[in-house]
Amino acid sequence: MRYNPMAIEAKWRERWEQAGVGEVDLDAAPRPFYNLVMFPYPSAEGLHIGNVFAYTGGDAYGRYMALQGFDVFEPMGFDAFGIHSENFALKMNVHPARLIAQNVTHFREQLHRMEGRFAWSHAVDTTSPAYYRWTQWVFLQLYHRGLAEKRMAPVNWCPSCLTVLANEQVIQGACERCHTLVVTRHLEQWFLKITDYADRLLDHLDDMDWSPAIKTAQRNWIGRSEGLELSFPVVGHPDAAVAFFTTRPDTVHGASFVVLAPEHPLALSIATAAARPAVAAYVEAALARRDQERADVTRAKTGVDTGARALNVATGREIPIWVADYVLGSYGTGAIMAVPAHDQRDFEFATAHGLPIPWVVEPPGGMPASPTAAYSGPGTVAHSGELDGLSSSEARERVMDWAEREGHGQRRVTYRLRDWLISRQRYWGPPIPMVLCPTCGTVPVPESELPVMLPEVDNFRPLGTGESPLAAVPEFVDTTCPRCGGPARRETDVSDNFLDSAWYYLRYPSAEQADRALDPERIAKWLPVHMYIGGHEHAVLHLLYTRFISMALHDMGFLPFDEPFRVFRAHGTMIHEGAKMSKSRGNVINPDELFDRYGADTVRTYLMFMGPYQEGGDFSDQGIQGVYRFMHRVWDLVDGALTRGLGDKTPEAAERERHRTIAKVGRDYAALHHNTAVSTLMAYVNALTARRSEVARAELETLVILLSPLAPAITEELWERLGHTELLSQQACWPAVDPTYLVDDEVEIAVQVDGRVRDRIVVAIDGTQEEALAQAMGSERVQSALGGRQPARVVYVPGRALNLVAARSPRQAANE
RNA sequence: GCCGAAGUGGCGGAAUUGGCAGACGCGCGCGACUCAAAAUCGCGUGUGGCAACACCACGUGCCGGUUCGAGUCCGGCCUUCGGCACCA
Repeated sequence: MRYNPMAIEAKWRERWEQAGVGEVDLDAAPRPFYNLVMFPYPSAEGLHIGNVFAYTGGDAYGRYMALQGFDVFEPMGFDAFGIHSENFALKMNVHPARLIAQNVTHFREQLHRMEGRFAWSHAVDTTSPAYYRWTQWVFLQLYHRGLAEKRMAPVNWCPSCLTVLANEQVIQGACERCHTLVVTRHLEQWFLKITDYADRLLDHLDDMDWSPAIKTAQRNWIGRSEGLELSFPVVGHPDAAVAFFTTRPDTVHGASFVVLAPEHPLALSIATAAARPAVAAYVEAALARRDQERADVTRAKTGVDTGARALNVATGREIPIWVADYVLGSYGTGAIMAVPAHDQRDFEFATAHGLPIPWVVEPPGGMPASPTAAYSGPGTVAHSGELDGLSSSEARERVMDWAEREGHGQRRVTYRLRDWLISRQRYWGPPIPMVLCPTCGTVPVPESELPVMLPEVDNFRPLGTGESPLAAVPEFVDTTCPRCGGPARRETDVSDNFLDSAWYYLRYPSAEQADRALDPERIAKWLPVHMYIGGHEHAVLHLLYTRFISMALHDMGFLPFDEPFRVFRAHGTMIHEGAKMSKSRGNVINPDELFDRYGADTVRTYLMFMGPYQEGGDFSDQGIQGVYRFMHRVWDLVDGALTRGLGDKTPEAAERERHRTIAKVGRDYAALHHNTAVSTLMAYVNALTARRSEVARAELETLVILLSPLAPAITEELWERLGHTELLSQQACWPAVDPTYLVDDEVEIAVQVDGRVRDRIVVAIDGTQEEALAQAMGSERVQSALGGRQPARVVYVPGRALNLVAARSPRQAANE
């Protein structure tokens, strides 16, 4: 019979569904293993080849763990709220709820088609009230804990999406969704206080088993720095002082001016009457400037002198106070002491505005004659009174001690990380469950009244006024205060899409329970997640928020752990024709066509065979024929053996190879090295095919089981044909490895003369150097390479190599 | 500019702790089958020296080092990709 992937895959998709393959009894399972892959945003285009790549890798791992005897829980869901979905709905002019329902249906079909072993009975959809009720519940818990607060803030506003964005959603000054340049607006917004957890989020990274690149990205994003917060009094303003943060207290004697950010509250109030108009004009212009422009490092450093002076408490000298927009209002205190000799930015500013550049740290190589740039490395302190001669690090401590003793400042840690802004002036998200009462102020909606339903409205277009479209829906807005019963307004903003996904993995195990967010017993049994797989692009967004939410819920007593994922592995990105796949580029690969032509087994195996899973790569269908041929060979091998009759005797060498293959393929799956698992299986099939008339049952069954994580349907079919009535994907076990087969009695080793391979000999694995040497000396090739010389030195590495050194090495020659 | 990852045949990529570079596959060439083609099967395929074999030399981005021995370790560069970017 000929291999027919369409018929086989259709047959087994149905059988698996009937048998509930992938479903787990969450309460009874003895060996829980939570295998998680990042859930998709169900776009209208459907699953693309990159999703199939990502999910196949995770699924093959899950299937391998199931064969190892674990009860693998591999849930799937849909991250369907958010601006992305809404923008598409706006473009199509169809209500997002309807579009999303269609997309989800399509995604489910494709996820079935790709043979994912998913626990569908626990699927979640973040747009379902049964889910977002609990998203709102999470928000309320954070609020009660003091981790959610509303405050005025300068925020990133996208003029195209007509909403605010979190810092993490602004890429190089532009909106990550639509690439429109972001502008600054002042609005009252809800924040989640992730900065309270900055230290913990950072410290845990050291011990976490996560892809190193992700850990580095998170460290950089949190951006912890230690230093001194110091104050300089403002001359002539007895009540005013400028506080600033510095990581280089050792350079304080070199602070020759102070710079305030345009947002700084003192900027206008301390300016002299003469300077005030110029300062006011500068501040206004700077604040109106787009962030993109302001963030441009190559731009000339502009600024204006306030005419006011500050007292450098270290030198006792009065120094000018400037306002300049290269100082950020949102970091530290929004002001700096400028040390132009030792900070490149200050150097450029001082040069441009003719300010003095006093050197106070001498580089190890001595002072440059005519410096053209700042020196920011460590060195020896100079021109700094009693600090002279100290190293930078000694002086640093000295100055901090002194500042604290004298009351000029204190040691402080600052972070680059900002609080998480979650308000969105949009329609397609969960309403933030708060009520604004003229009498009681901001009042949380009682948990018993959740969910605050997102109303069905005709016009879901953003208003662009700084308010959500919900503000135009009186039935939604007008409510009563839960506290005093008087008339009140609902909060009309919805929450950030990332809040939906920051806790979805907690919901899966309890997904079917309507009366509570989390089932504590299942949480205790199944979490933290054993393996989490997802893309690099979520290194600092989703993955950091998720960790924060876990820590907060842990601190409130809802979770027995505070890190959600024991192991995280980033899969690579699939590109095509050298570029990220996108509709506009027209380089999107549709998996459906490949499924139709080759079947899902071939597509899955080929995607994994293309290269290392954790690196991704350029998709090309160049080699898929090779994998398709491989599937045929597997089929023909088993089919042929069943037709002809199985062999009953397996040669020793074949048995050796079988055990070796089991061990190697198992190691590969466990390490997500799926590409080398495929190669090894191909080599095994080649070996079995070479002796196809005599292959035994154990050999074929080994092959079938080992291949099943990648190609579930063909292997299930062959398993059945081999006479099994139970399902391979539900009942089968990974074959045992007998370690005695992994070591050979004899091994072929290389014989080198002066480090170059001249011959190969077969020696006993536990043989001595003398035996090996004797055998090697008997080789003509070795003798000819030696050319009559005797080996001066012999290096024998058992099982690997024998090196006969006849020539003097260059070093020996040099020593003589 | 800073951080991270990676540079191996025509191509995708293999290679325990430093120990036979190029597994496996694609492509290509030759052959078998066929009226012919496709499919399939067999053989070959790093580069150079040779028409070919034997054999020899060279060969893992570049330069240098450590070592009996380096794709792998160390120092210095170059290139590509990804992330961050006036964070004091």
